[in-house]
Amino acid sequence: MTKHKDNQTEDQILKAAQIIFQTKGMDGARMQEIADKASINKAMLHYYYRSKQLLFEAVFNKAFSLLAPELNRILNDSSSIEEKIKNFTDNYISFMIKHPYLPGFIIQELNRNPKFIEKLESNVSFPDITKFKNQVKNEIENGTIIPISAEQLFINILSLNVFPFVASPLIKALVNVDDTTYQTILEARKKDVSNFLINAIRK
Amino acid sequence: MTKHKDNQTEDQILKAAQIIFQTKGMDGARMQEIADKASINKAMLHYYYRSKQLLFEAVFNKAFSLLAPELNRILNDSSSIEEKIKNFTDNYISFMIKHPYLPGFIIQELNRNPKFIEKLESNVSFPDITKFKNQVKNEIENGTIIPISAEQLFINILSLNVFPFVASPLIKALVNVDDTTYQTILEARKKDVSNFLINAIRK
DNA sequence: AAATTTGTTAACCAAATGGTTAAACTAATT
DNA sequence: AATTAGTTTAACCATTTGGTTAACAAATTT
Repeated sequence: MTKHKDNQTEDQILKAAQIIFQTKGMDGARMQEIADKASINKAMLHYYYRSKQLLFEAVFNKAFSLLAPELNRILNDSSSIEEKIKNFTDNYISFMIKHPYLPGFIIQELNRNPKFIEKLESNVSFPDITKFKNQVKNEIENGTIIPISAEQLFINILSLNVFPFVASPLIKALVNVDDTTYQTILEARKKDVSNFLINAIRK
Repeated sequence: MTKHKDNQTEDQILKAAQIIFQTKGMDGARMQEIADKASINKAMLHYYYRSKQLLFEAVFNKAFSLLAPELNRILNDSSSIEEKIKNFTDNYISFMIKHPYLPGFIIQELNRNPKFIEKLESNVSFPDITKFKNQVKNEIENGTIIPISAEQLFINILSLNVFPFVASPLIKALVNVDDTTYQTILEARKKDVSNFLINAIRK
């Protein structure tokens, strides 16, 4: 039908770019290295994505739209705070074990270029914590959980879930464990973190 | 006495390099930009520090040796876990409000080059959590705190304290607050985080 | 099957970048 | 005043790097 070959080249490029950008960042990534990893000529990168910047944005947006909707889904479903914490923790840690470079990549690049945030915020599926805030308020009134600022609770949930992936080399060194042991620790956090959180807010 | 001028040039360079490296990272930093910020000729960078790599290492080591000893001090003093949490949280959040780029810089660069860790570990003041681990074990036996893995607790403490600085642009966007409000939130965390932690582990 | 469009490559280019050099400058020592 | 050693600068250099070009190959259309 179309004159395009199947878009396998484009995909190869995107996959290679993902790996390189996510491990080395925008500044550390080299177009030649991406081309090599994709086993194609460097000119193809520009043929399909015009510039390093645009290729980077394709990778970044794909990464973000992988993380955001699920966060949004959990924030806006009808379950209790306790259920939300369990779901979020289990889901997100599982997800990040599969994609360990994603959160660090996103955070690093947002630090580097805060303007990116504005683009993201206008995105349809950008997470919205309004419902979560109301819920916290209600559960505090009902006496289900202790009084706590919804924002602080949200930051705490995020911190406990994400930081161990963002800072893994540092934590590994501080806790003095090898890779395999650290994997076990992360695995255990699927349950440990939600228990910890629930313990912290339950009356 | 000597023919050396006072070492103010060297200091100017290091200060400028700190700012540039900590905001842009090793890969994003430009020697010319550092020279400009230090108001000196680019050749001086090499005269005093030989190479970008060595200048970077000077900055990195200084940054790390600013963070590490205090962590080590708190880990090894004689106070209870609860006291440690209070001290650590208050101290570290205060410190990071003054140096908001430090933790992200260190984490990012350790991710970029995991070999750095080995150098750091052999450093005299590299934090050691042995005593902390024993203490947790004892307090669990005494029934002061709930059963919890010392490693997980340590990771939780670190996450809650450090992540809000590492990921500030992301969190600001998610929680939907401006800079000033975020500062207030961070300020409040000096107390909030230790209350949260203590609540989570107290029987 | 001729013409046209799309996909791919090797060679090339200009700008940026880390690093060097040789000369000039400064200030203390002889 | 001359010497000497450390400091600073402008100009320069080689390499890297993102990006382009022109020719070629492979589909698609007519």
